[in-house]
Amino acid sequence: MKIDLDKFSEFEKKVYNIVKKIPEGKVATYGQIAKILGNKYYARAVGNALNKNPYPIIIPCHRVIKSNGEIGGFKKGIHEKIKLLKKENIEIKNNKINLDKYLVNDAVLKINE
DNA sequence: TGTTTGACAAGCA
DNA sequence: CTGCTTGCCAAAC
Repeated sequence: MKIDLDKFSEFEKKVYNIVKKIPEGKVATYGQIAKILGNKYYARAVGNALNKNPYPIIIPCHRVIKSNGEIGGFKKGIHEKIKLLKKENIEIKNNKINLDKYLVNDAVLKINE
């Protein structure tokens, strides 16, 4: 299924494109994505973009978490996000994820097609 | 057009 | 470890 990228701002397009590259069973942090966009301070803006995410399933925004390993938020509810993560065999202890294990490599997200 | 908002991050007490 | 403060940004008001 294709996404109408035209209806989004350039910034949002970039964010969605990167998030779509996060492989199953892996996660990325808002800050990590922000850096790839060029500046770590984009973190908040990234969260904002995902909050307005029109296709929460197509764009795996549940794989985007906070830099300290906490889950963060989710449009459809934090619980739903946790459920999706567990489905991908990602362990969650005390509402936290082991970044050393599940954090995706930056290089993977930088590849654009 | 100026201000507020928010799914963040890092530093400090 | 918990809680508060400051810095920054794109969008929505």
